[in-house]
Amino acid sequence: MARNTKDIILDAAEALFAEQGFTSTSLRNITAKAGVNLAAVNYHFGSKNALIAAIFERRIIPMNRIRLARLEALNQQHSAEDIPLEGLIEAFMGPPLELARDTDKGGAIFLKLLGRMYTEPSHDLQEEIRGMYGPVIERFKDAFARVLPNLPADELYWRMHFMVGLLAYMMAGTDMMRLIASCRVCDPLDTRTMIQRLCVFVAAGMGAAAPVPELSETGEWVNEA
Amino acid sequence: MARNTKDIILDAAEALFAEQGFTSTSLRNITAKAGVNLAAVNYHFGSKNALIAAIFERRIIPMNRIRLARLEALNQQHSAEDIPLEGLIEAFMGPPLELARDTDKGGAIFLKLLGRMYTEPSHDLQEEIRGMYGPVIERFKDAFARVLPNLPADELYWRMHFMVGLLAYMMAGTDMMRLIASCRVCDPLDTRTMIQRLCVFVAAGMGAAAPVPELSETGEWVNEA
DNA sequence: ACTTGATTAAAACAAACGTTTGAATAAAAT
DNA sequence: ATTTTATTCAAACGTTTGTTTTAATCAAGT
Repeated sequence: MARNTKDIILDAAEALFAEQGFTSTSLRNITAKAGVNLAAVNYHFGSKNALIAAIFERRIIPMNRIRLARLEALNQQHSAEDIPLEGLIEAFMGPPLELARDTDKGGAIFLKLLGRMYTEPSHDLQEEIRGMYGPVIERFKDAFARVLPNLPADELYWRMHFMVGLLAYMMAGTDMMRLIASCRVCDPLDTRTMIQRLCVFVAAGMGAAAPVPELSETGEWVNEA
Repeated sequence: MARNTKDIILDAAEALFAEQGFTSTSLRNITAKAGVNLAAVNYHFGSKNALIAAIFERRIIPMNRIRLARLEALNQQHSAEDIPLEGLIEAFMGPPLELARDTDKGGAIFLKLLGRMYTEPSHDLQEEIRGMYGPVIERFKDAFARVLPNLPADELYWRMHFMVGLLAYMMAGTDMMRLIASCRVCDPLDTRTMIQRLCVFVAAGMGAAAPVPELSETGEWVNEA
């Protein structure tokens, strides 16, 4: 897969960034792992930040293309209102999570990196990321709104927030449970069943009845806007 | 609140770590914000890592005490099997999230930091963190097992994993949706309704019927162990 | 008043960082 | 064969990092 220096650097950087984070990974770490000269990074990419941007561009765009393709397939198989909720969720969460399977393509490594990006922004990539993600989010939000017609708009927004957050956490693969508890995790590499479980969990959450606004302790109605 | 130098440093460091992460925040940043001398950190805490550990110790232990107290209250109000699921979830997720309200105590800042810790480990705190969290997780796992008797043990483990992950993401407050989409978020400071919505979402996910293992595309049964 | 112990201050430490430079090398074009 | 272009290399650039050192300052204790 990695023939020229540029790709060798991309692969090595992807792995190290995923493991240690952006600021903790030095260019010397990267070039050492890649077996290339230190100056090669700035020669081929211009800067460390540009290298990070290049890593994301290489993966995100094809991934989002798959997501939209699956959404399109759902639209063709079903009429607008009765797309199955689980199908919609799997169309959204499946492609990034399934990257974890083809370790040949290095997708598993990129996944952790993508999850890490979610929690450690401020790398001037935000505009670029938004450009890649914006249309996908918009399309899926509309699809969810049709499948869940009884859900208020702001409630849907929050639930998509929850869904994206959970996806980010699972992608980062930090495995807080393993850190927090002394439990053995059940084969984290069994991505197929993990996705299945995750989709069941999220589908139940997305489809839950909207909570009735309750009286706050001050006696005023909690503002829903 | 912050009388002596030690606490002044803790507050400043907490804020900066939460904003920028651990490696991106220098001791000079911290001491400048705190208005103390650079050497004060190493004098009072010994090292940067020890400072990070001190920040966590100051907050986590009381927070987990509250969680266990709420769990205890639930046990007294209800018989073992019919503790309400939402109550259990709110006992677990409420205390950390409610810290976001009392901005006086600086809890909101610590929250982001705690969420960040979840995704950026490798700071030699893992053993210490595990010691603070382990018993809490264990107690809640048992409580969930009683409330959801039909859920297989490994399924329950995964769902707690999902719950913790979602909690971590919400605590970090990165607001990926705002980054990803061009949506205006509905007042992220309205913690009360946010917790309510989050608990509804998680309760639905935790209580969902366990998925039946399905045939994988290769024709073999997916291993559930 | 003097001494002792705890804290603060300014300065310097070696190490690591991202980046740049200029020469050496390889590949391709003329 | 020679020139041109692209790439690699070793070395150094100026900063910034966490940490240490040494002297100055302060607060009590005797």
